[in-house]
Amino acid sequence: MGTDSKPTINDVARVANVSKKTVSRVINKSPLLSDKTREKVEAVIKEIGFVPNMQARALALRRNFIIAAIHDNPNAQFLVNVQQGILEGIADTEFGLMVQPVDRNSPTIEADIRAFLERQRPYGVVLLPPISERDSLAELCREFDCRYVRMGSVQLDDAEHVVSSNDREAVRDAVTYLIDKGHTRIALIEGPEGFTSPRERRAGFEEAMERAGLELDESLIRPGSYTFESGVTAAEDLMAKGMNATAIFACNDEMAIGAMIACRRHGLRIPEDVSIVGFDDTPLSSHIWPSLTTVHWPIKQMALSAARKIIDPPGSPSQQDWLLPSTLIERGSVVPPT
Amino acid sequence: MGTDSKPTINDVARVANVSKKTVSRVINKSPLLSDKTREKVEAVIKEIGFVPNMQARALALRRNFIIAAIHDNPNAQFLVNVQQGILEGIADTEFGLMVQPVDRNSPTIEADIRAFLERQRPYGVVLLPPISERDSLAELCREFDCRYVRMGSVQLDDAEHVVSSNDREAVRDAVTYLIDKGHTRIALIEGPEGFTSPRERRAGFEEAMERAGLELDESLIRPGSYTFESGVTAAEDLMAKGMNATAIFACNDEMAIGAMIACRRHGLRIPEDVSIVGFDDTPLSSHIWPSLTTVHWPIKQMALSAARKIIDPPGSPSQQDWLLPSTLIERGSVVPPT
DNA sequence: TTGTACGCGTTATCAG
DNA sequence: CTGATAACGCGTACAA
Repeated sequence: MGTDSKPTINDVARVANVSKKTVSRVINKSPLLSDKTREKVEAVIKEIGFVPNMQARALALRRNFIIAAIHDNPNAQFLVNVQQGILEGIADTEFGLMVQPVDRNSPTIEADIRAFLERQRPYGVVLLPPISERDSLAELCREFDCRYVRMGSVQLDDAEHVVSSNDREAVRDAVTYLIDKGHTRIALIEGPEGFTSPRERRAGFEEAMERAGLELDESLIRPGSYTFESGVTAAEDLMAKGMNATAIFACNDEMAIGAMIACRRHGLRIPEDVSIVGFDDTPLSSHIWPSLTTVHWPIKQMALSAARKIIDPPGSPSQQDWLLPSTLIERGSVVPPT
Repeated sequence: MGTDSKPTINDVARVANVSKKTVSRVINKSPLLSDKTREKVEAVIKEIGFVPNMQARALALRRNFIIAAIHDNPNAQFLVNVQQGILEGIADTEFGLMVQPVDRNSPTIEADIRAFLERQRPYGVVLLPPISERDSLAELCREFDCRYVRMGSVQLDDAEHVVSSNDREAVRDAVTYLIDKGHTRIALIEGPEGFTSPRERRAGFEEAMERAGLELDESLIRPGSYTFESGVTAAEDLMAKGMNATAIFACNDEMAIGAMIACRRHGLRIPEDVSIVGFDDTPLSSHIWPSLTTVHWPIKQMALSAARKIIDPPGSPSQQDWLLPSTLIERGSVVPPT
């Protein structure tokens, strides 16, 4: 008997005078088990300090007790928020978190992910936007019998495989808020092309304008790439063309702050001369002055929800909720036009 | 024979007509093995597409092929830089990256880490600052026979267990740079108390002043906590007391940017009225205007180096290098005093 | 409801 | 240098 090494399931079985399988049932919370036996075994587990060996379970189950976050997203704040959300979701469980970046443009991306799944065999995978939009990755997970949840801006899979915000409605609300304040000439700084989230955000902008009976002025729309610099560039281009907008909606906070700084550099006061609204609610948005009115993107809650979907058994209530609404945060960067 | 499932070491052994153990030796690059046998086995491995099963290896070796980053650091950019560094270090290997946050103030922190180590059995652990300063955690790793590398601002362990920057010298150089520009009244915004890195940075500040024969003016020194707000507060307090400094050194970029914004709000021009220098070289520091002169902290390289120390065998050259120097980045926030 | 015998895929021991 | 056999610790048919 191991007087030195860690107790195993065999030790528990011997002391409790039951079989290994019974102990295994207790560990795995099998329903068909008499309460008396369960209690007896649990007492022994406590007594001798038995902790199941994860590596052995992983070998037998062909699956590690790990959730992997797979991403191609360079934004640090976003990434950390997602990680925090997942970690909250797996707190007080035996799961751990792995991080696996991928290169969206690599031709070997699928082979890379395949190799990762094959090696680490995570219990489940959280696919972060924008790579989460790629159906082939979800297919890959299914092939490896690995649970997965895709984070996105629209419902891009079955309820149990997706958590999503409602970017379109949220932007519609935000722009409607500007319109209600009296703004009619509203500039838009878009996100990068080819992804769902920027597309949805633009669609929300258009819907708000249309519902208010306002004409869409293409000369007030500028491309962007979700970076600070692209916000600066867009705003400068707007002003170089003699921008007559009284408000700017930027598709994320980084660009909004870039635009804010560009405007100020050109002598425009924020918010007196130009109101600005962003999207994301990054920490910086509340730090700057004036603080940025923005749409809170519940990324951490989405990640938490994703983790729960992965570890909760199929059929649990958590499998049904997939929508985490984004909501407008009113701060200091918006006033009625003068 | 598995016509469907993946080939195992047994299949390789059978086809190559050798024993399991020999195949195992090939996989693990055992030195005592005839080249002929090795080549034969390697050919078979290629032929039938054998990939070693990590879970089985983990069970046998009592150790997962995973490197864990353990941290209590809330700064997103820092965290992501470290993760990127580790991931670069383990690129093209079979290792994966896990992330495990801990609560510095929790009384159960050691028990928590113990439980983590016991469950996931990582191959090695990278301890991030400031928690890396705690010797008890290194002790814990040793107890679990788990490799570890501590990231810090001074050499807080043997060479093979530490990677460090030279914050003190770097700050000394930065402040000397300000002095060389002609500044003599230089304010200091410190980092949080009780940690090595802020202490080293302050020491560097003092050394620079002393070497230049400049008196340390306590009225120009303000506490800070590495946050944007604390930078704002410190600068405002300085100005409220009629600050007569022509330059500010902040112990990190976030506070430097906070100070910059506070100064500007009070009508001071940057850099004409006040020069500012930060520390870290965060992305934002080059995005803002004027761009921030700062000390580049080679955090990503440190993390990469840490990962290599963990996976390289003891005695490798990588085990000896532990110092990654921080260097001054001259940008737009410093000019001679007027 | 519980137990028996075996499988999971690799590494370690020790003899040859 | 190589191989037979026993760990490693847990899960699952199938039987009882």
